Amino acid sequence: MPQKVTIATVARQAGVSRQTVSNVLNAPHIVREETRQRVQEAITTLGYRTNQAARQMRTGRSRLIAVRIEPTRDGINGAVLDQFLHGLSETAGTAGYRVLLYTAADDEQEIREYDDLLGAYELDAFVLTSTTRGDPRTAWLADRGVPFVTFGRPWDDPAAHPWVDVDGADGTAQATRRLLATGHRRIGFVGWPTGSGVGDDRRLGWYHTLRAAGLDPTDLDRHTEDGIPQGEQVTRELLTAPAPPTALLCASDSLALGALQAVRAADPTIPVIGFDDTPVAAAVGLTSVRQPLREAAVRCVELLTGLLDGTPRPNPSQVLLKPHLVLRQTA
Amino acid sequence: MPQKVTIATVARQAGVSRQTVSNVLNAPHIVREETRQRVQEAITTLGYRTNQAARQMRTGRSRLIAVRIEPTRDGINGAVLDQFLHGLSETAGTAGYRVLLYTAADDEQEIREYDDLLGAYELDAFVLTSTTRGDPRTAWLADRGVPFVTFGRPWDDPAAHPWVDVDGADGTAQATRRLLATGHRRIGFVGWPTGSGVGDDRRLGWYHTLRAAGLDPTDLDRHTEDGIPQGEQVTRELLTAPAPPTALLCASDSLALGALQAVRAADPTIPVIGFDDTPVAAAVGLTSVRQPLREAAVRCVELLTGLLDGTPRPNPSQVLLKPHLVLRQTA
DNA sequence: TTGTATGCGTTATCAC
DNA sequence: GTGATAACGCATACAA
Repeated sequence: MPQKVTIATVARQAGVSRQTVSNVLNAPHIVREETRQRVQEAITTLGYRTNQAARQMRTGRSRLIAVRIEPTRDGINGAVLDQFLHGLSETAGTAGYRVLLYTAADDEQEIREYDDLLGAYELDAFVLTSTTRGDPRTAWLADRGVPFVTFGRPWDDPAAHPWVDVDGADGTAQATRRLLATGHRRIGFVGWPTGSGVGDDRRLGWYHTLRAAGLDPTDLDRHTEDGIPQGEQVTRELLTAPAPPTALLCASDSLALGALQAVRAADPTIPVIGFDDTPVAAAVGLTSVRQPLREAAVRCVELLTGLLDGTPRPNPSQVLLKPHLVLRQTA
Repeated sequence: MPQKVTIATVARQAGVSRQTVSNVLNAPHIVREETRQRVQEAITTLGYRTNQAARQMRTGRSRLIAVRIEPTRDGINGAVLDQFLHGLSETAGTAGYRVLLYTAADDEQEIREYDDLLGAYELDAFVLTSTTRGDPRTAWLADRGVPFVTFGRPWDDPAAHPWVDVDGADGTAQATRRLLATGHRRIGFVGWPTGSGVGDDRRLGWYHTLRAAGLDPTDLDRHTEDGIPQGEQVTRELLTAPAPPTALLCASDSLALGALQAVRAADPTIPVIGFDDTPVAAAVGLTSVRQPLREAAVRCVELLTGLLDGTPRPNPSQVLLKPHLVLRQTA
């Protein structure tokens, strides 16, 4: 068991004062090259590591980033968060930060967690996911000047704060173009009820692409809550309508899975495309739109470190990433 | 912006010394009830929170638990870790601990992370997942007396360290009994190659149950790497053998999904049961064995706090949980 | 029971 | 360019 090695140990070993060691670590440029090297050597031979707690006490910064881990909803989308978290943790690590997890059942509880995390651990920043219109959490954080980034746009005001998001409209546009290219003209959309920023965005990509192609898809637009049975139900209705679609685009893999079941019962040749490219999609051969989750995580960290370290922030503070279509058997 | 409220602020407000406040927090029993109440009141009205960094500096303990987030393998099993993480974070929170994430590509890198985490952040404990035979990580931690718990048994020596695990053999036994009860006698097993503790365990539950029923299933046992195509391939072989099985049990949902495809092509009435009850299983209606992940997480935290706080440790330090069969369309 | 003094490892301020 | 000194907020040994 090696003795605890502090800055004093290093100083003694290198024959300098503690402050000089500190300078080597925090402001290398103001220290003479020769001295710097000697200190560096001592640091590595002794295996010195700066004690975060002590540093934090002095600087008031913990080098910790908090992110909420959600209670796996319908399970299908759980893997999305998983990949994002992994990317976040890895990228943060290389930037000298660590990721702390927290849980909360609702917004109010989450805000109480912010308070606690900030008060007790002096967290440096937060990463929020699943943002909604008029999100109380972003307001709370902004009020207090706490640095944060959201994965998901603030739909009410795009410039409200730094964010990273994936261009859902572009994703559905890609999917729609693919279906158009394979000869389809009546392309249905199974989406969420109006009002959710994400859902509206995805619907718009489909709508605008068809309009631009001179088509009016209004009668092929459907709204339902997320879920496999819901997707199946709505699709069945769509397929038994007077003028049914010849292809389907869905706002999520869950809906697409349901659609797939309805389609198989009616006409298995009808293509179906989902959204999110969850493991389930890969497993059943569902063509789907994939979000660049890893890159999203990387950009979140970039934005955050920009805010925290004052490094020339990667302007702009809003990052919109393009998804891409993963072709499989169903389209 | 409220001024920083320290133990001194509270002491002044309550008209006592700082020490008394500290006592109220760390040893309430030695303080007079009346005083205690007055101090408590001051604490709540001021919104005092003990500064973790300062406490850590003094006690050498961070109240932080580290857990590795893995790079979503084939994706299907990602949701498993997800649920476990959520449970872990939540339970740890109520016990006054927080969960810190870290990543590592291999064992060697992971051990280097331990070193760093311990040196810089003075982590209190680790939760390891995906343990293997002769795991170098557990050896490293044990050597240094670092508290840790594994989710997964140490297959070489069950008493080596505290662990929580799910009884895989019991899971496959339940599944096998179910198939026996519905009249099947030739029940095939699609499992992993021999040598992995988890895989062998799951196979054994199937084998022993059939033996106990007076059957010899040796010719229906297959070994292959995990994956959907592998499952399909092996199942196809199994079904075209001279005496094919009338039902199938698989070591994972991935394998089961592959098996399902082979079965559908041959004889759709053949039941298939998977393992892990991943979201994919729920989506496609696959009967599967579910692990109590939430409870596993809770028990991990219990074991850990027992180690850390010296609370009467929930003897024994080894916890084996029972999974249960989730019946769906495929069996 | 309560108060006083001290140190944990760092960094910031200021002399040298 | 380098070194001494103070302070961050808390917990503990010890004295009152």
